[in-house]
Amino acid sequence: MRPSPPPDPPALDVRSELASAVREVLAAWGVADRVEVPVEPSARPEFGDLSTPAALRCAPVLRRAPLQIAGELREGLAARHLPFVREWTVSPPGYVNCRLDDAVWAPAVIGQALALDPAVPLRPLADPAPAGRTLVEHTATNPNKAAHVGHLRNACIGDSVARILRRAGEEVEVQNYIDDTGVQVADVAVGMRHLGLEAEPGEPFDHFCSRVYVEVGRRYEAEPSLLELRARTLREVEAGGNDTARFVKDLAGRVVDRHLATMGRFGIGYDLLTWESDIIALGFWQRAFELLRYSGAIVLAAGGRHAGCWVMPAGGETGDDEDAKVLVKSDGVATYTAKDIAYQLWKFGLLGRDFHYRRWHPEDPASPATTTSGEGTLPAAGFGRAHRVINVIDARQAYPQQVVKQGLARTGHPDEAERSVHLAYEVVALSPPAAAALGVDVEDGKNIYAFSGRRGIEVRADDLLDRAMERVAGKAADPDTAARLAAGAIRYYLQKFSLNQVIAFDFDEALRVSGDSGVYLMYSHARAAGILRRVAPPTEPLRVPGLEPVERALLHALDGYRHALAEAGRGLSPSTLCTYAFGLASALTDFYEHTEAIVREPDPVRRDFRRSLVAATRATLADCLSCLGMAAPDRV
RNA sequence: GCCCCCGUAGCUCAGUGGAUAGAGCAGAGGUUUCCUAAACCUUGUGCGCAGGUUCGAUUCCUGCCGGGGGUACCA
Repeated sequence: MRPSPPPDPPALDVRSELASAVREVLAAWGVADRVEVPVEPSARPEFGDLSTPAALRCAPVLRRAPLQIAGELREGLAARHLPFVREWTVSPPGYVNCRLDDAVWAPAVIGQALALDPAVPLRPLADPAPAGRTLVEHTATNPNKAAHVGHLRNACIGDSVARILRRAGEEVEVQNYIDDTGVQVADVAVGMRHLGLEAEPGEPFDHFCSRVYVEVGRRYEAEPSLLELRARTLREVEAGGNDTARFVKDLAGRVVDRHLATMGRFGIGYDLLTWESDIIALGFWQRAFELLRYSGAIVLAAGGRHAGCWVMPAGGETGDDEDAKVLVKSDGVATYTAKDIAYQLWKFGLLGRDFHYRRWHPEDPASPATTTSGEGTLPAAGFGRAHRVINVIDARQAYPQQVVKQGLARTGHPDEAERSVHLAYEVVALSPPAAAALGVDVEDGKNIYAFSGRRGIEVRADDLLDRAMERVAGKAADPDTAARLAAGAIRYYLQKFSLNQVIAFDFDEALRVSGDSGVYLMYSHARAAGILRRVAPPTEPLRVPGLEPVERALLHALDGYRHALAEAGRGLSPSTLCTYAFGLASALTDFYEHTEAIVREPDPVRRDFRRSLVAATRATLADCLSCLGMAAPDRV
């Protein structure tokens, strides 16, 4: 007869339950709606397992001493007889702490981790369900050159934000916007058609384009008359229906294919490719122009430096304004920002028009991506129509993004403007050693050196990944594992900084395989998986032995997962989850290093408990890594 | 000039209106008959400066200093 599996432990989110209990006491005091009630792991084990500073927060409202309030809060909580709490204490300056009943708490935490299911949304019990669809735009790399690590930071942030929100149960649609009618792609077209540059044998197309882009920049400086070629190219692209427009569209498409391949190596993909040329061809801008014009959001500047341009006044007033943003140039051509307003209106379903759609590579079943099109073959698939829009765009574009948001507000959609988020992140620049390695003169002693695609000063995403693969190849089990470790290492490096921190890119840091690195996280997962391979799973319901401090710490780390995920989602902050993941991996390592090997554990209760603890950690780490777009390998 | 971001240990960065501010790296020393050493242990008088709000400020406000970015008929 086969042993029956252990029964499911009770679903119990201890922190949320505790927060509810505190809130109830505060409600009885009539202050619940005026005080935030955080419940957090105790700062030090001697205080207890969980603590709340609720009494401290009440002090200003109740105008009484925090410690006294804490005593009354403790009484109120103790009277509720929560089954998972063994003891309540108060400590200065006014914390209320509790010690949990391990026999109830530990199985609940482990049970929840083992029950993690990607198909079941994960969020704290107290958090409300999401309101509607969220549209995330990210990557949006100009299709005229190879993607560098700055573009990769954008894509990693956007992809992880999408993953984090999806994990919490939100409906998320990811779009990659292709600026195929801009100056940058026009420059490369000029280079290819008029300067006679040729790709080298075996050179990837986007790398070739990068080279052309640099060379064209040099030629413009030497022969300013060439700039007329650029202007003519732009006009023809804007008009459409001519050889130049077709040439540029084809050029952009081939570069986009390279970008998709590069991002694919990092596990990054898109639901929809949106093309600026389609926004033009389908009259999106004309429609947006009407909306803006008739709502008075834009005006035709009669004089001043913007004479003859349609502008959005900076202050919201009409009339000439030197700080106004030009949306239609005096030659009648719409600026990038203007088309972005049209796109943004469409994203919320406010434009009254839609794209056509088709498969991006209809001949390739393995490539299911959808693209907008001027003359599509797919039925309208319900893209856009978002409740919330998140645009992942670097911080330098804060001003034009503000104009886009104003475009919504001033056409009568203040709520949508409110739900239109510019997720700004600071740029990736070069640390002095990295800059020197790329041939930049660093004699001036600056802290950071800017990338410059125009001058060829950049670190290409593909090249960095290749280097990372070389770095791990010697120790990795096989090439596939090496590729996953390398991609994960780079993703972690680009995600772990908070968004408003400039990354001074450094090769040693990006390729690090030890310490606070992606490789360490993936290695920790593999280590847990290795233990699970060597120890038979339990056959009895979980029983809890006396807990070691490292076990208690690991349980707390596990218990924090859904809260870390929720916080990362609220703050649209992958770095928050990175910090959590490193803490969890470190807690596992601490447990691993400071307890006896489970394979040799003679006591079946303790062996089963510890194996379950490792299994719970492996499951949580895997879930967390997946939200960060990183692999969770069973072996490295 | 105006606006935004940053300033925490030698370096790179977390962090929070509260309980003794944490990691990684670099340096020094140590750990392997033991589930993966891509690991662990030991070693540290740091919140730019000055005011203000507060019972309590590294966290919030103001001013200053230093660094980066924006302020295009580029994106």
